[in-house]
Amino acid sequence: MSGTTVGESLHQLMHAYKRALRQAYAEAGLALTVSHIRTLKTLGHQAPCTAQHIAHHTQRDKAQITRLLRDLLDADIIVRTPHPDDRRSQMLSLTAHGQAVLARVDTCERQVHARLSSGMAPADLEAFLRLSRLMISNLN
Amino acid sequence: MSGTTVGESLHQLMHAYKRALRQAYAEAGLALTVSHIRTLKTLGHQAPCTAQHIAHHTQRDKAQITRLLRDLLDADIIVRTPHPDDRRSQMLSLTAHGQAVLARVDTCERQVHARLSSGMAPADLEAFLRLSRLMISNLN
DNA sequence: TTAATTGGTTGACATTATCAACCGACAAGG
DNA sequence: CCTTGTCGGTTGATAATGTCAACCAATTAA
Repeated sequence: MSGTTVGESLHQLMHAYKRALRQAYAEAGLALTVSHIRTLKTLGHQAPCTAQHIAHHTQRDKAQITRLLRDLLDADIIVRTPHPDDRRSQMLSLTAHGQAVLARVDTCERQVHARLSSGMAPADLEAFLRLSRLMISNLN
Repeated sequence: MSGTTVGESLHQLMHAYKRALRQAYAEAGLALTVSHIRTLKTLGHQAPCTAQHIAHHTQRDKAQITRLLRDLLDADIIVRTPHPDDRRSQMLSLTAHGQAVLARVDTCERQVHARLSSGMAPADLEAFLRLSRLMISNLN
């Protein structure tokens, strides 16, 4: 495992991380995919905002965002209200149920995060974040 | 972009990284997916080895490995030779063509890697790798 | 007022991951 | 030997995720 490159490490870390998330969500009885929850979390931080905004913030295809949002709407987790100034656009926000789900999600994530970062100093985590952001911006 | 968590950063970094790879492969005229190439690269380092070994090394499902290897076989990139001691098992290695493809792949990866790590000191890269490995083992 | 752009939706498809069932070969205990 | 379990590999089915293009209605710019 020590001869791995940056690329291979990234693949494996992502894989392990997503599996840990899925597992934690399943154990908590949350019937949502990682993508759905990622969208929900973004909305939790950014609401009220538009679909466009979420697509941009998470750097994902707007088509996919549309579909994810439809599921969240169907599950009564979010609501749409018309944008006051632009009839094309719709403001998204969480329902009370959505807030509750998000709270449970946060608990899961904290657990996973604790596991992920065990044995790491806060400075290490900060360094990791800094380097990640640098690489992201290098690639964009 | 600065209020992102570890999770969100990982998602974005992975996304950007894979897109950069895909783009580089496409520009170099390599008609292979990231998964295929990841398999090929592993084989480049580990050959001769078995499918099992690749699955374990990359931490992926052996079913998927089977399918990826089939494509690489069809493309005359790898060959199978029977394992001397175990008739269930097959040793995998690169063909001459495979070696050539791998060389082109390496060129692409070096470019992407250079872009990814621009502005990063070698110590930064090393730190990133170390932390990544730590997190991977924390999650496994 | 026309033309270009934008927010959002839909369809089609490729890539990647997951899980279970299965086959032939092997290994160990009786 | 047998039988039972395990192992390497294959196949099928399906879910999750990503990508791309076409499209509509609303908006903005020329």
